[in-house]
Amino acid sequence: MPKITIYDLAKLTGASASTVSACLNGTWRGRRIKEDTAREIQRIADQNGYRTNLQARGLRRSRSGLAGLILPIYNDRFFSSLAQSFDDEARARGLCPITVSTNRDPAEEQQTVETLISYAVDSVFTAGASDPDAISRMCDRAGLANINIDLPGSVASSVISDNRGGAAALAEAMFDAHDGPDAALAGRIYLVGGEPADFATGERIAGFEDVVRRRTGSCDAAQIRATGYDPVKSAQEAETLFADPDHAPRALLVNSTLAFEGVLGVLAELPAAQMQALVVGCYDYDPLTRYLKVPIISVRQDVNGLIREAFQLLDTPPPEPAIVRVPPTLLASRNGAVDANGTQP
Amino acid sequence: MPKITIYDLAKLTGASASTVSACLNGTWRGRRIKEDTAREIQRIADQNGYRTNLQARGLRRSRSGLAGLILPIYNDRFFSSLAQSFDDEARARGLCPITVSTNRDPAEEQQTVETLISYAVDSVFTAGASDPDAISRMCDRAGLANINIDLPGSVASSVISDNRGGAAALAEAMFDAHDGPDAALAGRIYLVGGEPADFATGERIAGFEDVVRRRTGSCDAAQIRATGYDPVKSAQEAETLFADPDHAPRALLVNSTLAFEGVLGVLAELPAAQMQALVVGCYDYDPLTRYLKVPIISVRQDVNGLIREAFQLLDTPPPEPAIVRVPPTLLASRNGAVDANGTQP
DNA sequence: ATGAAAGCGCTAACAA
DNA sequence: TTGTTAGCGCTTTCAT
Repeated sequence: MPKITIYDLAKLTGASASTVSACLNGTWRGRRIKEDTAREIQRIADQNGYRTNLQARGLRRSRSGLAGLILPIYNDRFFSSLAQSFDDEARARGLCPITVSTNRDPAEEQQTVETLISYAVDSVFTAGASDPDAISRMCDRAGLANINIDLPGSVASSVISDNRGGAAALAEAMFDAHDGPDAALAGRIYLVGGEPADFATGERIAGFEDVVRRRTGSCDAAQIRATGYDPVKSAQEAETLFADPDHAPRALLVNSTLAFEGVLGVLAELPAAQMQALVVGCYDYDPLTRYLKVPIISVRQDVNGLIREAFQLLDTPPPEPAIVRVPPTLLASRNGAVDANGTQP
Repeated sequence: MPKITIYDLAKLTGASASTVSACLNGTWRGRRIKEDTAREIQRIADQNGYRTNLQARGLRRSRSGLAGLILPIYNDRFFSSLAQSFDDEARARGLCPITVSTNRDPAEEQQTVETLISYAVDSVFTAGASDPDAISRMCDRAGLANINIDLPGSVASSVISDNRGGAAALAEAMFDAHDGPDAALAGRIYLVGGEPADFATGERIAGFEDVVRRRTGSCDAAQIRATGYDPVKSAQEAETLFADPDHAPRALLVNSTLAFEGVLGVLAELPAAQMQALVVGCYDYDPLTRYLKVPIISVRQDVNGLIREAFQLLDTPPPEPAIVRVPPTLLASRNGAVDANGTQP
């Protein structure tokens, strides 16, 4: 089945290929082609099931109409929402979204960007990369627009959640939910999960420490257990923590829903009394947390806001790389301490 | 920054453009180019940061190296796992995965396929479409390989979960978990959520009915409440069911994690005694269900298996459209009736 | 108001 | 063993 081209259409309509092209890509008004001609050609094109070859167009125009999104993984509440939102927004703009995951692997990231460049994507959105600036530089060299999401870069503009503020608000809420004096949480409130090298995690740790220091007087390094996102790893970490009766957690801030999955397994095995007294927070939102046996206080990132601002940054690029902050929302579990409708931290 | 092409490389190396091309795309052995020449050219290419323009290559070869996956949504446990698995598998094969979501909207599906065709993707995988055969026909006309995932088509080959078997196994497990005679569930076991027009849902309903009929003697139409995937809708549906004291559910099979999110809100408000006696099943797996207040029996689909078989079908296309079945796994919540490691239905 | 022609960067016959 | 050449399907001056 030979695909139909503008030349076929030219023959069919008696017009020239360039006229057909113009009529079909919207530039015909500018070329002062008669409206009748345009309509007629479009009609015949439709009739024959003509479809522009976007590779040819892309080659010629040296842009593809593709918008790329780089993610670490799909199978995570935060990132899958991000992908969803990106997809919707890109489509709304007549772009074709192309999303790829890199497993947080620097080599794969590199490779992925090269691929995107090779396909002449018009823009690259980076959400969760080990070295965003390296990606930005590659994009720069290739003349591609590049925006960082949820991680700041010094080379390209970024839109990020207020991770520090969000974590601080979460920690505050945890202190408030805790039954007893703040001092009881000294050395007994922990942060578990996440990659310290990740900017977002770093900021969350900082926000956590701020609050813990202010409310208990100090925050020991041992209270930060950011040993990755892997559920199994964080489960082990939690296990270790609860195994030591003198330092067992009375409050636990879990960083990411992925780590949360793991930690939850450990919580489920705790004695009822200990469980009862424990305050649990989760940075990132999973709809099921509301119905767990334990009340969970969560921070929910404004995914749509992040994506919206990212495209905004693309539309009107600031003279210098900018960093736009989007505030997240604090949410409590059904029977928790905080307004379930969410309050801005 | 003018991008470097094989012609630049030809000048730089003193070879011809076609030699350069061959050295860079792997066909050089077939063209009996000296190994030294090949190495040298590759070195110079690397040195100059050369990157093949995949649009040009695609135009020439009339294939792009892109593999498309059509999903209804990203933000769902099943589909995000599917996307993840697809991404990994496609990359492993040197293809560039391009995933798009269509919101189960026929028009958007149509539009999406057209876009994919226009970009000359080499293959289209359809997971969750309202009219898979229409998509297959479009692909056929454009000469694209097309595989259906989790829904059967008559035009293209399909790989599907054993939805009927899975739902039957789930229903059986629910009867077994129920405290009391099967007869107590007559008219009191319901299926909630899903789109009856969806093939998968249809099959699950059939499997459910099989078991309910066998164990209670009958299955009324009122016991099937497949009113879509929207959490809000399914919550309303559940609400209605529980509001009627004479027919309030004693067992509830929820179809999809998305619908489950909604139903859970209603369950959380039930009186403790009623909750205690209720048996809940969920078709599709969410890691957090294990830790809910209610024990949940789940069916987990073999996402990797589905994707693996789909690519297999692509590699060795059967003479006639085939349907490959991949069995799902039955999983119990932590304190449920079924082996938590999963048993094959 | 429209057509002719060149060329985007690459590959694949066909020559040599 | 390598070079020459002719496109892939489209856009875009430049002519008319």
